[in-house]
Amino acid sequence: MDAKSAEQSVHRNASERGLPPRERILLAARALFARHGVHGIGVDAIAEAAGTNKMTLYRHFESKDLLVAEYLRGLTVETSAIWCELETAHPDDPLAQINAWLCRIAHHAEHGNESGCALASASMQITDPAHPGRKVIEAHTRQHRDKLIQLCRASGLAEPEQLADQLFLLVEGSRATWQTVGDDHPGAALATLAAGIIASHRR
Amino acid sequence: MDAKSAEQSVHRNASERGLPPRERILLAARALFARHGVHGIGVDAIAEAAGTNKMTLYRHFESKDLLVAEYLRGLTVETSAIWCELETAHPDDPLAQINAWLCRIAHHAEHGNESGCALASASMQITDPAHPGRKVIEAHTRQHRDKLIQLCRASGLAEPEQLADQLFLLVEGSRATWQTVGDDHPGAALATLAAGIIASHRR
DNA sequence: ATTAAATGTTACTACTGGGTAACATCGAGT
DNA sequence: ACTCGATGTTACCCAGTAGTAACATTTAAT
Repeated sequence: MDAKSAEQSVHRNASERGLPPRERILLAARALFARHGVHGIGVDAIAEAAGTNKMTLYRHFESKDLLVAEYLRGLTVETSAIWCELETAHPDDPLAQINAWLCRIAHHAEHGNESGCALASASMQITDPAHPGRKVIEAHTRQHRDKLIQLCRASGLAEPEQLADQLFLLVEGSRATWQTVGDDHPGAALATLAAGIIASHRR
Repeated sequence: MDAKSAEQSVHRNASERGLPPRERILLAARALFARHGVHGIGVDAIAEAAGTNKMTLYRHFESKDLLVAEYLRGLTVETSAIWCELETAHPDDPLAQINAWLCRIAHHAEHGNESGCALASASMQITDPAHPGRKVIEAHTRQHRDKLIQLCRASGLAEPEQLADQLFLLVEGSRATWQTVGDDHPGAALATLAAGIIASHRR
């Protein structure tokens, strides 16, 4: 009980009290889904962490599955925003965008919070093919791979499609193994490993 | 009901009736955990699929969590057996072992059944750090990576540790994205992608 | 045949979790 | 002041699930 109430107050701080309940619920869901998994937390705990109750939650979201889908959608738009940010930071330099993206993933992974990791995690937790979150994940995954292919093509490196898939799987693999192994996990050197692959595609 | 009884009979066929109940339960658990996820199926359904009941299940396994751990342990010994098999098939040829392993993964992934995939999947479904299956997964993951590093070192390729981690993440990534994308998933070309990386490590 | 161990059967407890109904309360706008 | 919409509160229902108790049944060993 002590731990629960403490965590609750933490999340209540995190969900700035000025926000409307829907946003607070999404913030709480984001934190709790990421920490405990999509199946590891109940709507009651989410509502409580958001400083509200189950009824208002169900007035804003038809079901828990749709709340999960909305949570996943939020993660996808966040990663899309990161790509846009990288594009403006390194205009007309696709290789720099890729490198910055890799560094960002490695850095964020060190701190444990990485939206792509949460997406990959949820993707393997949702076993039901009819879950509304599945199409969100699938669409994002496809779009993400296409983005990588496009950047690799524009970078002028050799065999861009193959390079894109290699980087894609490398990153997904690091996300998957992130929580299984400890500090010496292979994902820590993600940037180095990716750099090696990229270098091998230099003409 | 029809679907359920049909599935039940299928699994009852799969669990050869001559086997002792413990083995039948493990077989059923293997099938159902892989299909529905560790949290997506109950002990009752497993016992029924094994042609027995919940009581005998609990006479052989202390709890569901320990049954899950035993299921995971079975997956790990299976993958270890595969490595042994590859070693005898290609003695004193570590590179051939690695290649055969990659082909095997790609081939098994086509048919949907791959023990490593089930391990990776379960790893992301078990969010509780105290779950008895966690240490099984962690031990296996470490051992698996060590095996890869050892083989890469023995293969005489350049930067063997880096190559091992690249291949490791590549495979884990393909396992993670296996169920998210369809037929044109990047994991289908896993062997090709890995071959490219291996080639880039040729001296 | 008898015994003992393993297994089957039924029924039950306790708990969790998704989802809803009814009513109370508050807050802003008229 | 009044109203109406959004929110809070409480109390439920229902289904599923982990786990157990008690007793019946089979099976094999002696």
